[in-house]
Amino acid sequence: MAHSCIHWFRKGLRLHDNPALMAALRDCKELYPLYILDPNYTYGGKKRIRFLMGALKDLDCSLQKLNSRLFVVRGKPEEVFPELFSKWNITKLTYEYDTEPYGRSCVGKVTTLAQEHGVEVIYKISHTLYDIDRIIEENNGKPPLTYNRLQSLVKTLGPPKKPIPAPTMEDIKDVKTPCFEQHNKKYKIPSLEDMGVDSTSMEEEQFPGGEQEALRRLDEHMKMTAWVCSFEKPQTSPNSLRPSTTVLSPYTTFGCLSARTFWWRLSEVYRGKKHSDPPVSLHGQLLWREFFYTASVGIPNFNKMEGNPVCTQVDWDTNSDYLSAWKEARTGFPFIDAIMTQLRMEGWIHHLARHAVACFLTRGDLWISWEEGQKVFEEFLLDLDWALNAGNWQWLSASTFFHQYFRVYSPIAFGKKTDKNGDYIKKYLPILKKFPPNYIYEPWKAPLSIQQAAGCIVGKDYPRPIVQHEVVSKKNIQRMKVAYAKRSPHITDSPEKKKGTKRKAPTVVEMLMKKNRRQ
DNA sequence: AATCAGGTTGATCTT
DNA sequence: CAAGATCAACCTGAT
Repeated sequence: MAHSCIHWFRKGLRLHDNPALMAALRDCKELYPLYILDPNYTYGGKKRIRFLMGALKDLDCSLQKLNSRLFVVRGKPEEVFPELFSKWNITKLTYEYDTEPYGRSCVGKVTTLAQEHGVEVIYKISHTLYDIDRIIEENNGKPPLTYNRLQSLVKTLGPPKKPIPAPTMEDIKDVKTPCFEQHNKKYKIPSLEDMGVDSTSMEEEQFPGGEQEALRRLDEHMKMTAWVCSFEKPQTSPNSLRPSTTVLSPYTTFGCLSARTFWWRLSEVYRGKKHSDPPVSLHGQLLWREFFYTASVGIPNFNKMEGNPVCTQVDWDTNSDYLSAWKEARTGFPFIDAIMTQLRMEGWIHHLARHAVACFLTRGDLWISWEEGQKVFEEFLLDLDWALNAGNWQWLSASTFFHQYFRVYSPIAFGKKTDKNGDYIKKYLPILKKFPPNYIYEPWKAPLSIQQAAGCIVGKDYPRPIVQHEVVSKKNIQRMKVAYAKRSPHITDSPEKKKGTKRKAPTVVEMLMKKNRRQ
């Protein structure tokens, strides 16, 4: 039968490696590529909205080259779909699977509605390298809590699936997208002003959204064969003036770039050459993404401390003065304030810079809950990803995954390793640009004469440090020790085993099921 | 069951 | 200046 089909773009804002879109084109006479601007999913700040709008424009552009169009509708999916199902006589709905709790609840509602309208629903997994649920199954229903464990699990699953090419004119030759003159009025991509964003006050866009830009950026980096082969994340710099890493994260987050396409391009570059390995390699970075996605699916209340069974319960302070000083780059520690300024201005900071400011906010200095930091990153990050944001905040606050809480980043020493002169600080905090290198990481120690010569008096033109790092970090280590002492003992296996009863052996049927799933 | 090795990316001092 | 020891001492997963 010839279907009238909606392909629902959610993440996966691309044509390449889009198996759900390909499934839509099969036996299809009318195709409606749809994006829903969901008011409940307007997560993130204005830069992120600008990125999204760019990605939608690019998608519409690519669809036009295939004689199709993107339909953009504002509203809640569960309210939008019934009307569109009837209006367009829809018989099939395709979408890319999303592991986020909100995405899953949304899809649940929409699937029920589709059934009521007699609409066939097809989804495909293409946002992650693997089927995340399969990884958890392979680990007996529990998410791995270490990277090593994740690595051994994915080894048993084999390499990720190969990406599929974007649809061509040949794929779409029997398919029409009914577009009328009203299209530009009714289904157009809203302007930033329509979205409530005042774009006049915004900085220039450094990382424009969209699949074309994503693929261009991928090509640009994959050409640097030696750089790719020797890439080791811990060796890259958090405070270089230009990003020392690929900055492909905003593109994989929105699905402008397929993680599998990225993976296999890397494999091509590596082929026959000596190269770095996970966890530090670029392949390793994609596996970290997989690691946190798996954790986010397998751990309840993953973006919270309370009710999160693997998260250390810590008596974080409530301190709105400290929190706003951190958020607004007024801590008095130039390295921290420069990073927070870059984050606000550009929507991207290096991973290790995230480590420095996250440690500072939580266990290192300010003793504020990682959930507060998570919210600030939600507002500022272009590459905001629900699972990665929650997972990394837990990691850095030594709440989950990482437990060596006695390793504390110094807001003074850490940046010096890769930027002795403080050029990064001078770029983002120009008030400090005349400070000599030996004082730029701790300007409060500069004699008044030097402060005067630099045209910046600490306490007047730039804040004094809000805490004494050497003092509070020591105190905080002790507070972490107390929090850890209250943790319930590590359960090494099933609760039954803990109680002294034997774990049930798998039945033959269960073993066969597992074997079949592996094929 | 108890023990052990390893853990993407600390800081500081010594050799 | 690179490598190693020390600081204090965590947890997970493997054996």
